[in-house]
Parts: sequence; C-alpha cells; structure tokens
Amino acid sequence: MTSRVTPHSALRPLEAVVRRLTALSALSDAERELLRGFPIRRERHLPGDLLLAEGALGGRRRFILAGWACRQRTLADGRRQIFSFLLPGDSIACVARTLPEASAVVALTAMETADAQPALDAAQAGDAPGLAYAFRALEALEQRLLLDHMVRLGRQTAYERVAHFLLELQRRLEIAGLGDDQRFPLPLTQEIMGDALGLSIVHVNRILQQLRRDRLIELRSGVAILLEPERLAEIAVFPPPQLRRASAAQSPGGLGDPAPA
Amino acid sequence: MTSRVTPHSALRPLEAVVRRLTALSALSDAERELLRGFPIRRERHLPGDLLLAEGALGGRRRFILAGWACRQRTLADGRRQIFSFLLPGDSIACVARTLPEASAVVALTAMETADAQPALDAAQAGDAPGLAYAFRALEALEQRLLLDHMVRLGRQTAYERVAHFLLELQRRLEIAGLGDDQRFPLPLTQEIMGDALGLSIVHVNRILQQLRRDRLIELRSGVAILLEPERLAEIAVFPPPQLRRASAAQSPGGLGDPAPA
DNA sequence: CGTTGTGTTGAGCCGAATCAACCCCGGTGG
DNA sequence: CCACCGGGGTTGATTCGGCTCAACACAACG
Repeated sequence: MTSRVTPHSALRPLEAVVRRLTALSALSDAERELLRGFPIRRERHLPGDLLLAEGALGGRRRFILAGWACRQRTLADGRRQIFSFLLPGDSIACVARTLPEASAVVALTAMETADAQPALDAAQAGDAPGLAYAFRALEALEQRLLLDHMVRLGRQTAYERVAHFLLELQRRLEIAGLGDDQRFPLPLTQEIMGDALGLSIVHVNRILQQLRRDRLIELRSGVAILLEPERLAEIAVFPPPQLRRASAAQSPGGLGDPAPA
Repeated sequence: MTSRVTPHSALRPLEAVVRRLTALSALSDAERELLRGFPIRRERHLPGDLLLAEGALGGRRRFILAGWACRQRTLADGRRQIFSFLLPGDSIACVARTLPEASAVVALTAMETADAQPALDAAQAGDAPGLAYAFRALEALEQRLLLDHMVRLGRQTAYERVAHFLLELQRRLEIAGLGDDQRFPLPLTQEIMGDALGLSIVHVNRILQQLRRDRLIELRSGVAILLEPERLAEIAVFPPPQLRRASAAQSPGGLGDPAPA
C-alpha cells in the first residue's frame, strides 16, 4: 500500500532501524550485522490497530519497520491528544517496563513491526556497547521530542506549531531514510494533525492553506515538500531538536546506503 | 520562610523522599533505614537558582528535601514553557545520563536538596530491590505527569486546566507529607502558573477568581484549599493520575525485566 | 450510483490575549 | 515617619486567534 513511503522495507526490513541507531551512536560493523541477524518475527498491522493499550503492563518492545503510529490518550468526552508520532525506525514501549502505560499506541497507517527484544537483550548483556548507548539515546530523544511538542502546545501560535511540526517530521524521516532534505511522506489527515497540535480540523486546514499561499510548503497526495526550510525554521522560533549525535563524523553521506560493511 | 510548607525538613530531612518512595514501592524497613543513613550532602538554593542547565551533560542527581523547582524551557523571544513542577520528595535529573538535558531546572522558592547518588548506586547494585523498583516507578510517574500536562495544554479549556492542575498538586503534596486532602502550600505566582498552563497572567487571575466565586477553591497567602475536590475532579474531565502503587499486586520478585515471552 | 471520509470555504461567535490602569503590600532609605 | 519603589495581584476595555456551525467539493469505494 505504501511502497513509496517505505521503499526498502521489503528487501532490507531493518534498514530504518539501523539508520536511526547509527545516527545516534557509533555502531561497529559487527553490531550492525548483529542487529540485522536477529530473528525479528515480523508483524503487520492495519490503520486503527491498537498496538499498546493505555494501562497495559509490560508491553512488548517492537521496532517499526514501516508505517506510522502515534501515542495518544482519549478523554471520556471524545477529545483526543496525540503525544507523538512513531515512524519507521522508532521503537514502541521501550520506556515503562513493569508499570502501566500512560498512553495508548495506535497504528495510523498500515504498518510492519519487528520484535526488538533480542537487540535489547544483547545491549543489556553488555555485548554491544554501541547498541546500548543508542537505545539510551533513543529514549532521551523521545523525551526531548515530547518536550518540544509541549512547547508547541503551550507557547506557540498555530502557524508556528505547524511549521515546527513539519520541520521535525522532515528531519526525523530523513534520518530514517525516507525523504530528503525537503520532501517526505505525510500520511496524516488534518484531523490527526489537529489532535496532535491542539487545533481544530478547520484551523489546521486554514494554516496549511496559508503556508501554501506563502510558498513555504506544498502538499500533494501524501507527500509534503518544504520549499524553504530555513524560513520555516525562523517561523518555528525555537530550533528543532538535535536528532543526531553531535560528533564530527557521521554516517557516510548519501541517502542511499550507509554502512558498506 | 516556609516552615509551614516544609515542616519536617529540619528534623527528618529525607521524610518527603521516604514518603514518596514508599507510596510507589513496598520498601523494607531495612531499605528505609538504608535510605536515611546515606551521606546526603545537603545544599541550599535560592529562588531563581539554576539547578540544571539545558544542554548540560550528566547532571548530578539530587533529591528535593524542601522547596519547589520546575523544569522549563525559554524561547529566544522570552516566551517560557514550564514542563513540570518538582516538589519535596522528587528527584532531579534522573532520566538522561550521558545525554544533553532537554530542559533546564530552576528553583522557584528557597530550596534544600540532597545527593541522591548513594541511593541510586545501592539500587543499581541490586542491594535494594524495593528501592530499585521505586526509582523506576518514579521515572514512569514523571512521564505520566508530563503526558497529563500535555493533555491539559492541548485539549482543555483554561478552567479545566487549572482545576486539573490544582488537583494534581494536592495529590502529590499529600503523598509527600505536605498538606492534607484539600489544603496544601502553593508558593507559585500567577505568572508561573500561566507559563505552566499556557495561559496569560491575566487569564490565570480571572480563572482563579471564577473558581473562587464558584466556591470551589480558596487561596490565601500561599495556601490553597480545595473546597470540593470531587467537583473539581468532574470539571477536570480526565482523572488525575494514579500516584500510588495499586496496593494489591505489584512485582515482589520480578524486579528485573519481565521479559514477556 | 449512493456513501463515506477527507478537504475546503464562509459566517459568526467566543475564549483568551493584549493593553492599560490601579491597588496592595512589604521593603528600604531619606 | 513617610516617601518611594517594585512585585504581585486585580479589573476593565478591546482585539484577535481559533472554534463552531454549516455547506459544499471531491475522490475512493462499495
């Protein structure tokens, strides 16, 4: 269904995961191979599927190979708040362990996930220090994204919120190997964006219109294009988060294939 | 200055910490004594003191013995978002370790803190399973409080936000041994509340007025009284979080990772 | 061919921000 | 002792961003 969105998930299912972790930590080639070698017990999910229930105990840890999900909470009167979006390369339920989940995880598109437990066990066992560091960094990054989102909700105008949000998605998706420095898949309805950004559907629509009129973005059939990322960043007021480790050397440049092994 | 606010900090400095942890985990008497016996290297801080800088690496972990602080971020143009309030019994910088902090921690009142490292080390060493569990629960609880705050910001009216916020404070403070089931210290200016709740000073003032007119709360000289907590809870729409362990069952032995096969 | 979900657009309203006074109170210093 | 000052709180008038309601367009799909 979303072959454009997740181009390599069929041939190299863990590609997004490897890219994500590599951006956060210096993985040895051995670790990369270790990661690719685990039995991953793939699973498929449909839009709307509940991947993790609110209040659940000790959810299964999984990697997302393809598709989008979100962490959310629904109030008694139907209002919904989306806390974060989970993209290919992200992991589910790696925070709380023996304690009830504070949010539900729901699939937004068709998805594919893999068992993350073997990799986590290896990291915890001390066999793969690079992996262990990457997982901790992942957790910290998640926290940072949550805080960013909170700033959007509490202290930014709708225009700023949307600008900052789109920038965040672009950066995250580029790292996961989807999209480039201005173009990326955006399989979200305006309702979903509204529930994330604390805005009504109608208002999300108007802001997107405005961003288009201002020639800052284009949106066509599930693909977003940031025409002037720098101006968007100015509008966004506070800098989108550092998604990579600060170190000088990073994964070898090109979008196509990191890690020649 | 705030002797009513922190009545036992002089005689039993760790009282709030012990109470907090006990509410989360079944601590043995030995563990409680262990906790009280650590060298805690107390420190005092003044309102406005920076306890942890944004972007700092590996901050010192400390317990709060007395006084209030907050986690916050300040934007370039001066806007501020407060993410959470840190109360007596809470700990600072227990999440990220080797990674840059995503938020600053700032003292809001005069404070006293203690070194948490000995206790954390003991927990990590496996000497005190109850403590270890408590610390993990503490982290999860913090996460939950963040998400609650996000719901307030994104999906609640000002009136609901304030109601829910006051209820949260009451519950947390009661557990820490400050205040009772409707009365608690509230040393926050309306500006601070505004920066937490995403509202202007003026509007915070009006909402508080309204809550008073509706005979739901009283505010006098740094003390808040919830006249009808149940009605406040109804207004708050979504239930304030579970701050204690669900007394019946928890994990007495399975403190490691549950490993759901 | 209707149906359903998503996007679009207009009209009107309302919640919350802004602007601007003013009050009260606790310093603090002449 | 009083004059002054600054921080916090209170209040009114006005503006405005974003919501609600409502209608319609369009595509995917049965």
